[in-house]
Amino acid sequence: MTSPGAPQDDPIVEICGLKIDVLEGAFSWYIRSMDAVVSRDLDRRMAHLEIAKGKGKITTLLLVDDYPGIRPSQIAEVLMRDRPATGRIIDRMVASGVIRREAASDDLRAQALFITERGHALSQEVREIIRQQETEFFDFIEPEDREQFMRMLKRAYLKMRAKWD
Amino acid sequence: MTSPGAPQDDPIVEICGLKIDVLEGAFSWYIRSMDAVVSRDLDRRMAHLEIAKGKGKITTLLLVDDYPGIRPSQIAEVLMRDRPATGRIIDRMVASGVIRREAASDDLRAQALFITERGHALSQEVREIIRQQETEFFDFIEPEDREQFMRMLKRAYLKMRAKWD
DNA sequence: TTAGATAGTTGTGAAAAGCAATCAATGCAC
DNA sequence: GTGCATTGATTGCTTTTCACAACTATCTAA
Repeated sequence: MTSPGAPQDDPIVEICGLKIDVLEGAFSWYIRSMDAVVSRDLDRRMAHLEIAKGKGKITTLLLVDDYPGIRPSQIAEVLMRDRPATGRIIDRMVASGVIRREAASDDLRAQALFITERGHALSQEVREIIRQQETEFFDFIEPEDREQFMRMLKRAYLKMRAKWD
Repeated sequence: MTSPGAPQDDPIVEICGLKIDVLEGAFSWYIRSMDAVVSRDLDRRMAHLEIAKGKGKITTLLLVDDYPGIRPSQIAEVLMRDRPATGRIIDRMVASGVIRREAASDDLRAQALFITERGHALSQEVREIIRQQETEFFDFIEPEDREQFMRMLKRAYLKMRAKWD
């Protein structure tokens, strides 16, 4: 980042005296490692909430909050999980009373999910925590670079998702 | 990416008719989602190998291959896992005969890990698969942008790791 | 020599993640 | 309409992850 032509800011990745650069200078390794760090940080920030731990629950909560009547299969699509996994996430969230299940009016097989009052309050807290993480945790990205970084992330995400489908 | 000043390539992330942009335009969400896609792709590519599945084993194998005599605690440091988790990964790899455990000569508490012949052959295969994934899976990154993308990933990784330690 | 730090193991528990099988409702072909 | 493939969701099962707590053995430094 910073200025794209700067050749001097090529970092050497070394941990514990081990040059892991030599080992696997692979995109995948960095993405996977960053995921671990980000997820842990987010888990800690959410530790006091009933929704803590696990990648699926947060997205599910916010999706139901934004799209009343959304179906489990749509959530599964966004989460890139199979329906059993998604169903179990929903089970737990219904049990803890943050979302509510109804039979879809137009398709008796399907369900329509709705946020509860408690769930909506929770989602507000979650959004605030995410905002905080954005500013605090990613403060190493210069404000003027954020937009570009985000654009790049989105593009990469879309391209990669396309490969998966 | 491409040219950094291009404002028109701002993608709208929409899945299943759901604009997830509005929902959570958060770095963490994209990183976590990309991790899922990359990991799955890698799992599939490695499916025929005994080391398939799980993020820790591949890194462990390559580390032991590159650093004969490396200790479990060092691997734990790189993996950002606790020692029990790392120990169990090593257990399984020793059991399947790809690495070998010895008592460290200078410290009787510690272990020294070495690659076996089979393990080295395996690591060669793994490296080839990673190389393939680099070129095939990340083909959406223009060759001239790769270096910059990688530099950015490394910087982000290092900064984020620093926050964790 | 005793205290505390370090290296690793074992036990436990919660959760993630994928697969196969099942069931009910839907929609299409004929 | 009847039959059949498809879709939406659930249940059961297995494997793996991942963190915490408790423990033993060894090393180091006061």
